Amino acid sequence: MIARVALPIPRAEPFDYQVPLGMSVEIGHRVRVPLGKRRLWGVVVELVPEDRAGLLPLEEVGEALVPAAALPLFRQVADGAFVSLGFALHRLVPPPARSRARVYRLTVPPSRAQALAEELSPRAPAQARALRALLAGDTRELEGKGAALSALAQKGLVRPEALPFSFSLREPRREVCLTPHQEEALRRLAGAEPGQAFLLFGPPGAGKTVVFLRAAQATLAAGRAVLFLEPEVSLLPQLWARAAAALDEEVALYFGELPPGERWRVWDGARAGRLRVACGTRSAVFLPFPSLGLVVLDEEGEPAYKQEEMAPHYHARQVAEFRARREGAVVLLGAAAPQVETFYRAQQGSLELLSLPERVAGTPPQVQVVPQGEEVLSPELQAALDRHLARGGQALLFINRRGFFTGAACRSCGTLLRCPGCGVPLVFHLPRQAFLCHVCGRAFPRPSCPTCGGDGLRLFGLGSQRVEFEVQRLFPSLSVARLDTDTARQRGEILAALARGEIDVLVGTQMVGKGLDFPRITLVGVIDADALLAIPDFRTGERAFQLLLAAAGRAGRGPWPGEVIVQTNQPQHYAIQHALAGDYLAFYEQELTFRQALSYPPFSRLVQLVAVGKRARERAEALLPRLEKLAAEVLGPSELYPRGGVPRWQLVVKGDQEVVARLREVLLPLPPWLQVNPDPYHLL
DNA sequence: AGCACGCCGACT
DNA sequence: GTCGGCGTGCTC
Repeated sequence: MIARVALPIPRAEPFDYQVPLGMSVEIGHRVRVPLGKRRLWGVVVELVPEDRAGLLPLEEVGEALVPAAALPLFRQVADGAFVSLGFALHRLVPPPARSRARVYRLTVPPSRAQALAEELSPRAPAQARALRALLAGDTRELEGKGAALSALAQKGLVRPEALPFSFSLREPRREVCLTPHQEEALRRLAGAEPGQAFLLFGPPGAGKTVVFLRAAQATLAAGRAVLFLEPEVSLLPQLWARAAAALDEEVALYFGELPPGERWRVWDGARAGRLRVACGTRSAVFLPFPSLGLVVLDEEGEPAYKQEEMAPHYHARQVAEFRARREGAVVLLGAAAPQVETFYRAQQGSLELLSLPERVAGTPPQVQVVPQGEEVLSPELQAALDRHLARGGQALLFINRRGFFTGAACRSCGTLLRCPGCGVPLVFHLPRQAFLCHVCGRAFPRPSCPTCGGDGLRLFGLGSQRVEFEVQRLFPSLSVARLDTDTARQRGEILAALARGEIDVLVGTQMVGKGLDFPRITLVGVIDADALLAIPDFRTGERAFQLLLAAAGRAGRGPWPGEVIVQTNQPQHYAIQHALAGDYLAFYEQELTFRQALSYPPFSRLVQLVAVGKRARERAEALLPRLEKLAAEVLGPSELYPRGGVPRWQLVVKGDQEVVARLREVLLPLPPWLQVNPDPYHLL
């Protein structure tokens, strides 16, 4: 018997091994195999009942990772992302972790940890190994090192990581009366064809979650599993609490930052049928429920559903729809501001549109657009803060970027400071007194200009810390809190304090734009909306509209009227105008006209190709004529900022819906210096 | 992805 | 004369 084994190698099809006599192995199981000088874990994807001379034997059989029936899903995702099946499985299936080991983090600087590892080596080799593994970020090496890690924690060198958010919220079960529109949506969902996809479209506060939960109850009653997806971890606690209250089942949580043991417990529980409901972020779309009945994708237009930064590039919505068609499940997309491509499909009929037109609670807020001057807070916003807080209200200030200054440039030559490893602009953070890279997290306390060596810096750009600082400076008596990625760990406490009325002003990034429902928030301020519009990408208008609509939706959810003030120097911009009017359809019509005029999605499909390496430029240029033969248009090659000193050149192919299939013929086998990202979200 | 092989620049 | 840079190619 030959076992075909998919290995974690980016661009190699499965390798064949001999199954030794007496070894029992099944498709979907983890196996250890020799490859060259190494021994690797892979996944058996096929068993062929024949023998061939010269094959090496399987060494060891491990856990069942995926059911055989799920392999076509991974095959599809791998092919769509131009990576091997083995690599896709490696990145999308969590590694079996027996212990419910916690995630540990260093509390001392890396240099100090290195020295301590040397020091510990003779007396406590296990602790030294654990410390080195932590330094190298090697999570596999840390498995089973619980004792050593807790010893290190005792010494204060590491600390166990808390979950990024608290999941202790308890919700009472709500008995709600459905509106006629909710009833109608549920009636149409009940009559869904297997594999059908729906778009539940309604403004913030229209009661979409109630429909999700009722649909989930019906699916569970029919004996099938339910998957709830949110674009970000920060949105999970509330949905999870409501699902746990509404459903008589364990509702599992699944997202990347879970401790490895817990992630594996949920994955394996779904596979073995022990769990039937999960709430998670995009990676949860792969949870191998044997009988999936419903996938709910909340806020379907959020870009976080696309895995952009790392291969395999996939979109959770696309995976959900593919799964639903194969497994006879139903997909329910929810959005107040759907992605233009999605709404277009609803209009074309490939998605069924379910509308919830009215707000269940509150009244639409009063809106005002004012100029963004030199001052962080405009006079109008300052006056409004005075007014609302004097009346006992609370305020939410929305700012798109975190940090204090979002950029730094050399005073003598003007060079923008960038992370040498990632190529993105460095952001000054006040609490850490350092310039941080928002991609890799590296800190640069005292950077100098890479071009001229000068160390005089001009700092600019508005971040959340600066807004917090300004509010506190102007209103010393107010209680101000900040909620962004940097303070996300205290999200639970911050929101609890907000609910108790102990916080007057909450400053936050897009994290506060969604899901917050506090009746006493009567004022929402959007700081520097121009930064939302400055991103040079065809989706900028859509993104700005989504964020503004969501932020405005936070005001006046209680009995008191809400007010929204947007600071911008482009008050006439269509995204701002339509968002403040709360009019998605008007925005959609205008955006669609623009997309059609420039032939952007949904009227075309884009594929980003990035050539990496010293000869990136000539290789990208050499690729150009071959691509032009099959695509309507090829943009570039254009230079990207180098990563880790390695030059990168980008080509963007703009073609019809079948362009990816035709690209495969031209590009396969994919050379190692070429990265492919279909349907890109960041074109810079 | 690793790891080896292989062909050109600065060192004892 | 070697040590070592990383470009190319292979691993069942």
